[in-house]
Amino acid sequence: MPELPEVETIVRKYSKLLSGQKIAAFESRWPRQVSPDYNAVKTALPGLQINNLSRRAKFIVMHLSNNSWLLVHLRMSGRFEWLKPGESEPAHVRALWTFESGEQLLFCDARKFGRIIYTSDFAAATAGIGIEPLERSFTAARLGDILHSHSRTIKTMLLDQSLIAGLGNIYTDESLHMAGIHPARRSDGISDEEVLRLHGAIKTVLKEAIRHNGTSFDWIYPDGHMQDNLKVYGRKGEPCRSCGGIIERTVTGQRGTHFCPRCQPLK
DNA sequence: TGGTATGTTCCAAA
DNA sequence: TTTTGGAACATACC
Repeated sequence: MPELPEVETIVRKYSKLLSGQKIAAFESRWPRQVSPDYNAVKTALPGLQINNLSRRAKFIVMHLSNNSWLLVHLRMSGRFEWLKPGESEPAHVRALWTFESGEQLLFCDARKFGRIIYTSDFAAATAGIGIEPLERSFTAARLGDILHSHSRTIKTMLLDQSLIAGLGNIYTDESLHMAGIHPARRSDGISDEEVLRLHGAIKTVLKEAIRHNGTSFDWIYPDGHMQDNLKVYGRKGEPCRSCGGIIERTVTGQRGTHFCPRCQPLK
């Protein structure tokens, strides 16, 4: 389901609900999602308090009172639900936190791809993750260095979480369209001027998506409105809102890839 | 029934 | 050695 804007929206929503909550119990119904070891995590969590929530890449980060962390990755179909005492459970509950308040955080995940990681070493757990695209350190020069450091298809490079953190299939396609760059272009062939445009496009697209609470097009993630503002993603065969060209869909790196052949020539 | 899915990892092939 | 392609994970929807 989620990319950076959707995770950011979830973190903002659940920050108020979770900050200060004391964990009474933790349970997983699909233990292989929990690492490093479900029984150890189940034993460690009761008694701890959630200090606050934040986001790193597509991870929801809970900072706990013993200075350890829980990282939750929603992958394709994960979502949070909030359950008050007496309310009935929704479908696909895979893990749940019960708080001393009696309220419960549910981790629902139809496809069971999500991950829950408990760690006392946040730096080590996130060591392989690339730069945050909305931070000041993500400059056009930095993006240029990343793109020119290898010769790869630009679309798959933007999706590589070890380089840039948080872009997924929707916002990669949207950013490339805004920058006028064909998704099959080689990363090391992107000109300095194009790097500048792409850098601006990534920041603009992500910020706009956050403003709209992310993108919603199925039952998994209901709270977003960015779907009304997408220019290419999911618009195969429809006219480009910029030039009137017909949006095409191809497959790169096993991901559907949407672009406007007129705004984004292959050269 | 078959195709598709907002993600990531691993291994083989090029 | 670097990059790409395919399968796997597991399930639901159209």
